[in-house]
Parts: sequence; structure tokens; C-alpha cells
Amino acid sequence: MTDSRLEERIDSLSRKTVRVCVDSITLSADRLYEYLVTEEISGQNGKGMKLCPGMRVAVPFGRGNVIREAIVISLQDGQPTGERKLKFIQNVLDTEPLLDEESLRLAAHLRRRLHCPFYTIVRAMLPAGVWYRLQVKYRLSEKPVNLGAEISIEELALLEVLKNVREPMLLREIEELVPSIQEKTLRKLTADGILECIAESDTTVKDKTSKLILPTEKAEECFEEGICTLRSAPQRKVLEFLRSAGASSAKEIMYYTGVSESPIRTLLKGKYLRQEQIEVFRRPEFVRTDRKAITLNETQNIAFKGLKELADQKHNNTALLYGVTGSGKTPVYMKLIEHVLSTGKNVIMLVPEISLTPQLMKQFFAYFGDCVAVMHSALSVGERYDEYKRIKSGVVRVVIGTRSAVFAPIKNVGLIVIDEEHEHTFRSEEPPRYHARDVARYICFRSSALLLLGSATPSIESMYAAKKGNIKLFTLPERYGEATLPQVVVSDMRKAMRERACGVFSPELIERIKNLRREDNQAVLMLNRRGSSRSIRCMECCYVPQCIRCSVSMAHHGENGRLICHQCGYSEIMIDKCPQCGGTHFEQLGIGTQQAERELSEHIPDIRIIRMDSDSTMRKDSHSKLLESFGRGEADVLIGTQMIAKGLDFRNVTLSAVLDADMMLTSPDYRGTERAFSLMMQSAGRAGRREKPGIALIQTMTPENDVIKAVQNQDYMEFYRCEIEQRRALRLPPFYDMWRIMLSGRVMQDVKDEAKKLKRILSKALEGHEVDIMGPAPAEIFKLSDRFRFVITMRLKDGASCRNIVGGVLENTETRKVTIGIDTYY
DNA sequence: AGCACGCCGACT
DNA sequence: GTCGGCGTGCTC
Repeated sequence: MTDSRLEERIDSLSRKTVRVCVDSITLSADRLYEYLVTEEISGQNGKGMKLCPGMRVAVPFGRGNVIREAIVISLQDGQPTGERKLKFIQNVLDTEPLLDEESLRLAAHLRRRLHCPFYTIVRAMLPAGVWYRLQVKYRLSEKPVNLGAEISIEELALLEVLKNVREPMLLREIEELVPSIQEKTLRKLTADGILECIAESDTTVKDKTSKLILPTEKAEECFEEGICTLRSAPQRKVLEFLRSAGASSAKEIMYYTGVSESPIRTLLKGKYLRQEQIEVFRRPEFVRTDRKAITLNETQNIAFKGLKELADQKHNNTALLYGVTGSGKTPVYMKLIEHVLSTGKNVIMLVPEISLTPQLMKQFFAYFGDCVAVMHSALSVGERYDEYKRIKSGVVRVVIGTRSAVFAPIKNVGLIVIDEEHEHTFRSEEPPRYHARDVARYICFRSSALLLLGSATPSIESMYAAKKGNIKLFTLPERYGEATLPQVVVSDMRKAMRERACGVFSPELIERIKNLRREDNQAVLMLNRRGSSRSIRCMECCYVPQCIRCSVSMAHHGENGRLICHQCGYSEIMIDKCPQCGGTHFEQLGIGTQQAERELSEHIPDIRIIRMDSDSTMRKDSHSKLLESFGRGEADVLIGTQMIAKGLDFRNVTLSAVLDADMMLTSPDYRGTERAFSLMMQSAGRAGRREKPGIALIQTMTPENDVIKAVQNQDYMEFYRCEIEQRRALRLPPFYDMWRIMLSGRVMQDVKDEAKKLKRILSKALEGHEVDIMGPAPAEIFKLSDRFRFVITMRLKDGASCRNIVGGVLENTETRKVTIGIDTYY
């Protein structure tokens, strides 16, 4: 900035500065940055709201003064601190704070705990609708300073062009007039005070997911005798696909053709394709049925009264409602929510997956009416933004939603309910890797609210805390109403294997399925996740196709004839010849839902099957359509992945089966057994929910396994007792804090070296503490999207006192070559 | 991340 | 001799 320009700015300065957190920054650079604020900026913006914490601003950042988004953390009056000469805030992007002080405090708390950049957390806390794109525009400065001698011809040409333009222009627009221009040049001229730069926000809420892509006439013209004449092969594929499939979403095109997004974008740009806005998602319409009074049975009532007492206390409490499947936890929640609302406080209720709990939603809308807001990923961006605004406006008293709903901007929270608290969906798999339970705990602590965890199979740590008396335990031991628990039958697959080679189904299960139909009964069959379950193998040399970018085997998808990597999405045409030995025969490895479907119809030719997995439900709405169809009795059997184990409630289902219990039990993750147990219990719970008694069948090779036995006895406490001893013996949570530190990078040796170095530093930093540091070991998926991954696992006894030490080390570990991801389990 | 600065090889 | 490769450090 030239001197004259600077002085001018300083005149209008009232010694005000702000501290901000900047977007897109590495962990080690993620600190507070201080900027000067001019009077014009701090005083007025749009609606006359003063600049305050929680608003976003555009700031010039780094040596190149690239304009970046940042969020204001605090305001300072008086002399700026430090020696450094500060830069000015460029622009204010919001007219009111996005986050209030309490939310900023929560974000700061999470930053310390999750070891990820502040802005990552801010993004998770807000709906996608507020993230408009930052548009940087340039125009000639109103009071041009003397042009220095060092102006290039190109720059002169630019100035000449801009002279005639009043409106600030985007780089893209300037490029059209001066094709050789670089953004760098524009920024340099801005720093010299010759140009002015304005950061604006594109406020339209765009909804990517609601766009269908169609070919235009121009695309039609590319076809000669049905063959596309475009040069680029991916582009050809896209057009050919659209020609046969008709309008599709970008996602579908990518899935069926195996191309990336970029050819689609190019074709759109070239006007071969056009987009059409269509409503993909609709807000589920809830029939406002009559509000029925909630009646509780005796045990429910005892639980309710105890919980009510806790909710009424002036300080924060945590409670666990342990109620077997079908014991009626929901009426207890509702009664408690009603009570909390009557005291003037508001409620957040978290559920693992909204789409699986339509019944629950219906009940809530019927009972609480319009003061309920729903927040979940099946809403379109626009709808979610609308709900967000509704909540912020204060008319909403109850928010129901999935994981991220814990960040709903609702004030005066008196109760947070986490239903099915053991579900892994409450933990975010990507940064910020928060667990909704931890966030809820913090919010409840801050607002002296009650945190209620509910589950039929509580997580081991919650039950442990309850047993120790750290949280209050309430139990609902019986099924609600007339229904009884189903009888669990363990089917020993070893016997079946010995007798004759059998596939997915034991003779016993086939027999039971045959019997079903005499009384119009139905069955629900569950298979483990699709993941590794349907790769193929060359029958000659045992070659299994691997993803070229990840170290996992590719899955074979029959309906589009492709091999697909479920880690990174890469796909290729199904091979017809083994690349290793040239063999032409392949066998299916493991079992997938499709194969199970085929096999079952071979056994019972006229059986009616509905298959539900993430492929068959990819088309919009088909999920609920399939379920409705099954509910109407249009099929005898529903086969699916674990998604069908949850929440379904059909009166004619008298048989449920877990086809491959062993697959679930062999998990590298210490929480694998917990999940397997819960899934099997839930699956069992699908049968006999009404007057007809049910049978739940578990197919396994290891009937003597403790988990299988606990399922057979339908005894959670039996499972808990085994599992907690395991945890104690293996020094796992809840006895030890566990850290999983993942290092990844393009060059294997670099990652390995860095991991070894990190281990040394950690051991040194934690000297004198009770700690095990294991690894570095190759990660479960060693190579993912062309990056090699190593894991260091740490078990720490006195976690709280070590957290800062470890955090400090980790924040400075990331290098250019190696990135780091941290998961913590307390 | 993304940029500037700085130190080495192949080019007019 | 300089243009430009990419390895390194810093960002209020």
C-alpha cells in the first residue's frame, strides 16, 4: 500500500481491531489473527448492525493478500497489540452474527478437543445454506494514486479497460476483456491502491441435489447413426448414458458411467447438457392426526417420574434410559419433553437416522404440532436453511434431527434426548470428528439441562457410567403392550456345511421361510454391509481386482456391469479376462444381497422378494416405496443390509434372520462386537412385534461365541459383563482414553518416517504418564485414494492431564507431505 | 492451503 | 547470462 493511501486509511481509523479465525488454514496456523477496522466498516453495514463477534468478514491474508473468509471472535478498543503493522478488514459479510457468544464458546471448546481448525467446526455448526460463495470483484480506485513507473503494458491495458466500467467486475469478467490477466496482478494493483477490491457474497441458496441433467439438441447433433462423435471418451460416455437413461442426477451419471464430475461440467459449459431444477426432496408431509393422550404403564411411569425430577433440578444431569426393544421408550421421551416444554425450556431430540423413523416423526408432529422443526440430511439445502431460520427466530420449541441437529440454534435448552445413543452415526466420520453425545453433554452442562440417553443396547461406556453411578439409570424391562420378545434360534452353519455344501441359507432357514407363507406371514433377512461382500475372484489364479487408488478389493455390481471401489468411488468395466492369468471364469466372493436374493429364489422359485440395499434405494424415494410395498404384503421376504434392522415395524413379520453373524463379529475395531450385538438384537426385534409371536434366527459358524450366546438369551447385561471385562483387560475405553492418529501422504516412506518421528516425540512428551503408544502400523485400509496411511494408537490413563500435551504435539506435526487425522475415544 | 521467496539446472 | 523448476517458511 502506498503511503498516501495508508495515511488516508489511518485518518478514518478509530483504533479498533478485531480478532478473527480464518478459513482454510492448517492446524498449525489456526490461531487468532488481528485486523484493523475502519469506522465505516465497524459502524454500519446494510441494516445498520454494528460489527460484532460471530459475523463473518473478508480479510486479506498472507503475503499475497488473498481474500479469505474469516469469523470475528472478539473486538478490541484502543491500541492494537504487538509491534506488527496490521491489515484492514476488507468487508463485512453478514448483517447479523451467525453464531452467538455461546456457540463461539462451544466451537472453541470443540477446537481444543477435536484438534481440527476452528473454521471446520464453524462449518459443521451451520446449515449449508449460509455458505454462499465469496465473490471477489475489482474496480478502479476512486481516488487513483500516482501510477508508479513500474507498470507493465498489460497492466496499463487493464487500467484502460476498467476506466470505462463503473461496476466492480469479477476476475472472470475481466478475463474476457483482458485475456492474459492473472489474479495475482489484480491483487498487486489492489495492494498498491490502484484498484479496489470488493468481496461480495452470493446469497442465493443453491440446491445441488435438486438438479437433473438433460442432454440438449446440441448433444443430439453429436450422434451419427447412434454413435457419439465427441473426442473425449468420458464425455461420450456421459452423452451415451443420458441417451439411454434420460434425465439423471450428476451422481447417477457418475455411478453408472464411472466418470468424474469434470466431463459433466465441461459438457454443461459447452451447452451439450442443461440442468433443470426439480424438487428431489420434499419435506415429509405429516398428517396432523388427532393428538392422543400418552398413557404410560407402571414401569414407564416410574422412569418418567425419576427423569422429571432430574429435569427439574437446577443443575445438569445425565440419565440413561435402558429399555429393551419395544418397551416403549418413545412415550417416556414425549411425556418428558412435554413436561420440559411446560417449564418454558426447549428441547433437542437426536435420532440416528430420520429416514428410518417416520413413525416417530409422525408422532411428534401430531403431538407437538408446528413448534417442531426437523433437521436432517434428507432435507434439501434450501429446506434445511429454512428450518434453521425458523429455529433461530425462536418459534421452534422442539428440534428433532440427526447428529448435526445438536448444533441447532435453539436457546434455553432444558433437555437433550439422544435416542439409540449407542449408534455409531452420532460420531462424525470426517472432520470435525465430533460425537453428538459429547457436544450434547457440553451444551447440557452449560445450560444446566438434562441429557437423556436412550437405548435397548446401551454403549458400554454409558452403561459403565450408569453402573458407577456417574449417570442415573432407568430401566424398562418389558415389551410394551401384548407383544412378547421373539424366540432366538441359533442355526449352526457348520453342521449345514458338513452335510452338504450350502450357500447363504441353512436348510433350517429355508424350511422356516417356506412355512411362513401358509399364514401370510413375512420375513426380514439381514446381511452384513455390502463393503467387501461381493468382490470377485479368478477361479484359475485367485486374482481379486483391487482399486488402483486404494488397497481394497473392488465390488462387482451386476446391474451396471462394473467394478466399483466403495472407498473412493472409482469404477471400471467388469473385466472379462483375468489380467494376471487370462482366465475367463470368476466366482463371487462372500455374499451380497443380490446373491442372497438369487439363491433364495432358486430354493423357493415362486417366492416374492424385495431387496433393499444402497444400490436399489439409490433412486429417489425408492427407500420408502419399497418399505410401503413390503408393508402392504406385496412380498414375502425383505432382504437387506443393516438398514433394515432398524425401526421397522410390520405386524406380519414373524421371522427375522441374520445371515452372516460371523462377518459382523470379526471387526478390527474394538467397538465391533458392540455393534454386532446391537444389530443382531435389533434384527431379532423385527419379528413378532404385535400379536403374532416371532422367531429370530441367527446363522453362525461359532455358536459358542459369547456375543452369540448373549443374543440367544437376549440378555444385554450378559453381553455387558463380558464386554466390560474385555475392555478392562485390553485397557480400552472407558478405562483408558484412546487416541487414533492417522497419518497419510502420497509417498509411503515419508509417511512412515513422519509416523515414527511422531511416535518418538509423543513418547518423550508423555514421559511419566501411564501410556501405551502402539504403531505406527499400516492402517486397515492402507492405501486410500492414492494416499498411504499409517496409524498410531495411544491408550492413556489420565487423559485429561495429557490432552494438552498431546494436542500441542499433534498440532505441529502436519507437514507438506503428511496430513494427520485424529480420532479420540473417551 | 496458497503464496512469495530463494536456490539449482537447461535454454535463448 | 536468465527463465523457471519446486523445496521451505509464513500467514495478523
